[in-house]
Amino acid sequence: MEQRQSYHHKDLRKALIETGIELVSTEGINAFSLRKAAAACGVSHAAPYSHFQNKEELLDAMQRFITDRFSRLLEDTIQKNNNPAEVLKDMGVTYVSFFVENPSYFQFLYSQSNIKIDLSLTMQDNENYKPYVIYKNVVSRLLEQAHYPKEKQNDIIITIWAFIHGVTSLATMSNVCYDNDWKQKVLDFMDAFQLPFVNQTGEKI
Amino acid sequence: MEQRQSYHHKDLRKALIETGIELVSTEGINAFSLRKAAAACGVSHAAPYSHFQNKEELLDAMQRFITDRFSRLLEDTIQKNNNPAEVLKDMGVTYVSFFVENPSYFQFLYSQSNIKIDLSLTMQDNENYKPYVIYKNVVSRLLEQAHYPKEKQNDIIITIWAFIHGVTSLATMSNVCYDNDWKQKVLDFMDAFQLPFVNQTGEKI
DNA sequence: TCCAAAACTTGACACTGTAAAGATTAAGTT
DNA sequence: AACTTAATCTTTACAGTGTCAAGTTTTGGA
Repeated sequence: MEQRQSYHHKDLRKALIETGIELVSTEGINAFSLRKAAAACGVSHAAPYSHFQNKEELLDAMQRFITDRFSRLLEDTIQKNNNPAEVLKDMGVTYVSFFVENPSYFQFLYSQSNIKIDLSLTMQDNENYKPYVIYKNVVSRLLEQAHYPKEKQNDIIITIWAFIHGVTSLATMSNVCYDNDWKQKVLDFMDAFQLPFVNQTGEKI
Repeated sequence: MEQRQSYHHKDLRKALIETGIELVSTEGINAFSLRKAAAACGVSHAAPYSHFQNKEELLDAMQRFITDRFSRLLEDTIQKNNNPAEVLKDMGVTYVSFFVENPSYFQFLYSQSNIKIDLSLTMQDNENYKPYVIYKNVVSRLLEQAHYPKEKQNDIIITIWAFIHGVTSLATMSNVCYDNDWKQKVLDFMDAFQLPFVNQTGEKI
């Protein structure tokens, strides 16, 4: 498709990742192919093999690219808000919004992927799915401040994560109709699920 | 693969559906192909086209097959239990269990599928995803008995469904580690999410 | 008995991922 | 500046895929 003057495409690796993501978000994961991505970069069908061992490796790189963008969004959300009760709600909204705005990313990230998510108590932050680590650290701090029982902390963390994940899953399925706002649903849940959060001055809210 | 004596395979349609599901559950959705399914039924590669217009139609039929089995499980769960508070918990456990026991079904049903789920207030029961209809009717009845505010009913129904769906999604991802029991997580949630359910005699529980 | 419809086979086509072998270029060494 | 080497890209090839068209076999009525 695209023309190029030099024999060497300056940064084919990056171009393939971005073109690939573009393909996935416009036509869906099933329409994605190595050859289409190569053609869209104006390069022969075997050129990607100079940068990726196989199709899966390109898909992995695309996932990492999206995950990084997602992680940055979550970190921005935290930085913009230091009210403990609000920050959790905002993260939930950010989570849902990101995937609602890019519906094909959800399926792409969570069902065809090699991302590792460790929810166990003994998890190590390194090597784990970064968005989860970011989220977990925020909620852990909140629970700690509220003197929430240590042995119940991980359960509540997973419960909220599972709910947000579930809402997002439903919200991004093209064949699910719902006449209200998904973001509002997240906020309602946070309220209903009476969390023992405290504000900066130490009082419960 | 399989031999057959007569030119006509007695019930190729059904055989393709069952073989297909077998293929999906052992090798995953990506390893599934029309030609493999045909070969496994001992039939030429184009034979499926006598029963299905294309690959998608066979996949649809496979989904319907699984959905029916899932619906029957949910209905059994309801029938075996008429304690209002318990039946909801049991349905949640049935939901998670079904997909944990058949991990590839979850992705197959919810991310590559044509099933329509209508969560809106104005939904019609017919033509809608049957497991959701079954679930919704049970919870509706419970909320009605508890005189739960009408305008909030649909929200709570979706919230619980989203949570169960989210837990199942995480539980069926092969790359998610969690050192506790997913079924227990569902039960914990139901308790924490103080639902205004009543037993048969009318008192809250 | 015969005939039309249904079920299945064969052969072909375009598209896919991937491997091997060759061509072109960039970058460094002498 | 010339040469070498490694990186990048192309070409060619092959097996597997979904799908179609045309032909073959069987079934089930008229």
